[in-house]
Formats: sequence, C-alpha cells, structure tokens
Amino acid sequence: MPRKNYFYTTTKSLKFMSKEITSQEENYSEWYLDIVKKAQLADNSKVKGCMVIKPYGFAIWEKMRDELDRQFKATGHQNAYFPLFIPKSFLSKEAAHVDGFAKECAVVTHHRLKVGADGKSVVVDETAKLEEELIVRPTSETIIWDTYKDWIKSYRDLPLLINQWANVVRWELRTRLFLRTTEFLWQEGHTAHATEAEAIAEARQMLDIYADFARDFMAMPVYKGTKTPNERFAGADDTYTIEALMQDGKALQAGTSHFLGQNFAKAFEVTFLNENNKNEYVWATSWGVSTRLMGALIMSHSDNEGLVLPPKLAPIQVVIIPIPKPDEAIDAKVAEISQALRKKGITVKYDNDTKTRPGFKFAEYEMRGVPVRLALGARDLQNGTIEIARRDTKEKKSVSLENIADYVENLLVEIQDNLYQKASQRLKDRTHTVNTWEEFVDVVENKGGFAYAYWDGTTETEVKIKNLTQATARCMPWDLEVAEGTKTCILTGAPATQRVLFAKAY
RNA sequence: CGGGGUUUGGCGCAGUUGGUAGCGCACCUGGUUUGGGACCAGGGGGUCGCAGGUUCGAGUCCUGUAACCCCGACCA
Repeated sequence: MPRKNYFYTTTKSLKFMSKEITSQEENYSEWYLDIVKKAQLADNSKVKGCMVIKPYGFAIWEKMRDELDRQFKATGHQNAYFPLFIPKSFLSKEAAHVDGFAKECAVVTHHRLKVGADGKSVVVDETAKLEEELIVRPTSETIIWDTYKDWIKSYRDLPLLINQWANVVRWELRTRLFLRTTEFLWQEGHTAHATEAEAIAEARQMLDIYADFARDFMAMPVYKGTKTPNERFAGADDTYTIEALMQDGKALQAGTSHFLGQNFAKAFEVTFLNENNKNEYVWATSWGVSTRLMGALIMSHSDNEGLVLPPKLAPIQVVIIPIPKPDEAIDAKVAEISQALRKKGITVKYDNDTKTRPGFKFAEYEMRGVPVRLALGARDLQNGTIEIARRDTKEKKSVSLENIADYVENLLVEIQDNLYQKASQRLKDRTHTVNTWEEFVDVVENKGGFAYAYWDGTTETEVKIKNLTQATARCMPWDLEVAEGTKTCILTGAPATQRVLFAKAY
C-alpha cells in the first residue's frame, strides 16, 4: 500500500516557504518579479497594471528623486505643478503628438456618481456629463505649452526652465512592475528658449545629467545617443536617450530628452518679442525619467539571492546584527559604531529585534540588498573585532573594531565602484560591432546585447529588421568609437553613413 | 485584442466519488534555544471572487459574471 504523502508542495509553495527566489537562468522574468516582491519594493494592486510602491521601494525612489532634483536645481531649473487633467482638445493641437498618445489615454467623461437602482451600487450619473472630456495626462506638454503662452512675452522671460514631479497614466496593453505600469511616477522638464542652439544645448545637458546620474548613483553604465526618427518622441524634432543593458541581454531605455523644435510653440502660439521687437516662436525641450529607473536598477545588479543595491541609493547602507541577540555590552558597542558611521553620513540600522535570529536576519537583508552587514557577538567584543560582509561579492571577514567607520566608508565606495565596473564590463562584452547580417542575427538571437551595425537610414529598413529579428534601433550613440568597416547597410547593402545600436528591448 | 493561469484565514497553498474546511509561514501564550532562515506545547483567526441554479446537502457539479497575473501583437 503506497504511503500517503501528507506534504503536498508545489514548486511555488515550496519556493515561498523557503523564501527562495526563481533563478535568473530558470526564468528571468519570474526572477525579476520575485525580487520586486520579496525585497518588498512593490506589489500589484487591484487596479490592472498599477502598482503599490512599498516603503522600502519608495525609499529608493526618493533617493533617486532627491539627487536628480538637486541636479535640476543646480542647473537653474525650478519645480512647478500642472494639472492631472488635460482638456481633450489640447492633445490634438500637435499632430504627431496626438498620434503618439491617443491610443493610450484614460478619459474622464463624467463628474458625478449616484446610487444605483438597486439602492446599493454606485453608478455614473449620466446627467453629469462633462462639456469637454478630460484626459488624464500621459505627459504634460500640451497643458504646459498652453500655460507658457501666457508666461512668455519677451526675450526677457527666457529661458524658462521648469520641472515637475508627477504621476502620469498611459493605458498600456502589457505591463510589468516598475518597467511599464499604467500609472507611473516621473519628472518631466519643460523648457523654453530663444534660440535653437540653446534648446539643443539644454536637451543635451539634461541627457548628460541622466547619464551621469546613472553612472555615479545607479552604478549603471549607459549609451547616450540620438533616436532614429522612427523611435522619436511624438512631437519632437530629435530625441536623445540613455540606453542601458540588463543582465538578460535586453536593452532598456532609461531616460529621454527631447529637442522639440518649435512644434509646440507653433501649436500653442507661444511667441516672444526679441531684442529687435520682432515676434518669434520659442524653441522647446522636454525630458524625463520615471519609476522605470527602479526596474533598471534591479536588473542591473541583483543576483539569485535577491536585490543588490549600489550604496548611494540604498535606504539602509549598513545593517548591524547582534550575535546571537542584543545585550548591554553589544548595544553599547553598536551605539559607538553607529555614531561613528552616522557622523560620516552613512545610513545605519541596528536590528536588535529579539524575535528573529541572526540567520534569518542575514538572509533577509541579503534579499533586500543592504550593501554592508556587520555582525557583532561576545567573541568579537573579546577580540576587538567585528564580522563584516559585503552584499555584492558575498565576501565575509573579521576585521578590527578600530577604525571600523573608516573601513566601512571605504568599503561602501569600493562596492559602488565594483558594481559599476561589473556592469561596465558586461556592457562592453555584450556590445558587438557587426558588419554582416549573419553576425547581426547571431548577436540578436544568440549572444544577446547590442549589435552595432550600419543602417541605411530608412524607417522601412528599420521596421524590416524589427520584423525579422525583434531587434529595434535603440540609438545612434554619441561616443562609441569602433573600427569603421564597410559603410553599407547591414540588411539592404545600401550606402550608410551611421552605425546604430540595435537590441531587443524592454 | 488573442492564448494560458489564478481567485479558499494576513501571506503562500491543499482540498479525492458532493457530507458541513485543512496545511506551512506569520500572529498570541508558555517553555527550551541562539556565530547562517530554531524547536516543543497550547491558542486565535475563513459565510471558499461574485450572482444564480441542481441537490436533503455545494469550496467541490452546472450557467453566468468580475478581478488580477503570466505569455504574445502596441509603447517610457
């Protein structure tokens, strides 16, 4: 008689019971979702495609936001706030713009609910129909330019350098936590300038800020470049982008900056009197990064044990764990260490919870990506040592308590640097200069990463390449030097002037 | 918009031919433990997504319906 198995466990339940996560190799997409959930960054909400950003996840976003905000202000921008709702008619004023966004707009049609016929439910009050329907902003160019029209009269009003932190809604068909959600948080800068050159310089400057931020804070190397016309923002003359590479070999557009030419100025009649008393249209830019950066951050550094965070964006940089549990002597020493660390501006958490044991805490903070862990027990106190573990390499060793703050400070710098070096090496290794179609296909289908290839400059060819391989033109990079090769299009063999980075992308 | 999946305690799940709901984690109480996810004993907590129907009886069968997730076509 077969023994009855009392312990039915599916793979999934076992996974959660043991608090393990799906490995990248097994299923990259599930690995990503596991990290988002188990590091407690965000949850799905009951609203399709929308997410709840949890405190730990939001703390990371706040660090990104604060640093970017600081840099925006340092370059002369001011924050303002424009409405969530945009009159429907505004969107249609710029032809390319409406084409780009019309398919994914949420529309407000009524302004009142009433109790339904059953006396319990709530229904839309049909008598409360809006005269003009409102759309929930997918981006704010239109309402902002309609406002700028009143703000800008003279060259003395320029440049106008405004940023706003806001939520926007794009009704996407397919969503993924942080990477593409129906509602997301972002900043959008909108500037007006007297000259074309100045606007272009502004757009480039902001892309530089994004790229530097990615490098210096996210430890994420990116390619800066110009989008092909086909990939341009709807309503822009030029779109600049930073493109990052995720660990699965797919590219991720991490931020964009647009030179809008005079398109919105003309659509919304935004003119200024120049020094010669002549009316001119202003030149415009817009630029933004979103909570998508969270996804980029997660997929840049994390491993099969969980989240890995660069120290500069970690809400907790150092966690101290008493071994086996807090006591007076340990508490006193920890207070001393914490104070020394805080004096250096390091964020420290002392986990003196007595309900969980050290092993549990170790695993938990690894899952959540805390860069440095200190463990202090009686043995350490006796020897004047402390155990220090780094999340990025998982190295663990015992070091002297003397100058521990200096040691940790240096280690945090080293971790930040190591993460960047590793990501840079990966980007380098997975950027392939290709000169034949066979090589191109090999990169896209087998190797993963970027294929840097000549392209004849036509949208037709770009679309063909996408249909054949799923690879899209990510950008024409600004500073990626390679051997020239034959200047013919990878697909058509037609004369080409410019190489383009192609990749499968998020 | 297609294809698949899920919906049962706070979380993750099981529930056989319909017979009055269970397991792990978490939580509460007590005790023993403690240098890598502790253990024992006791305890609290669920009108099984929603609406109908079949039946003496429905988590289970039937018919609707809703929500969310995942995989593909559009997009930051």
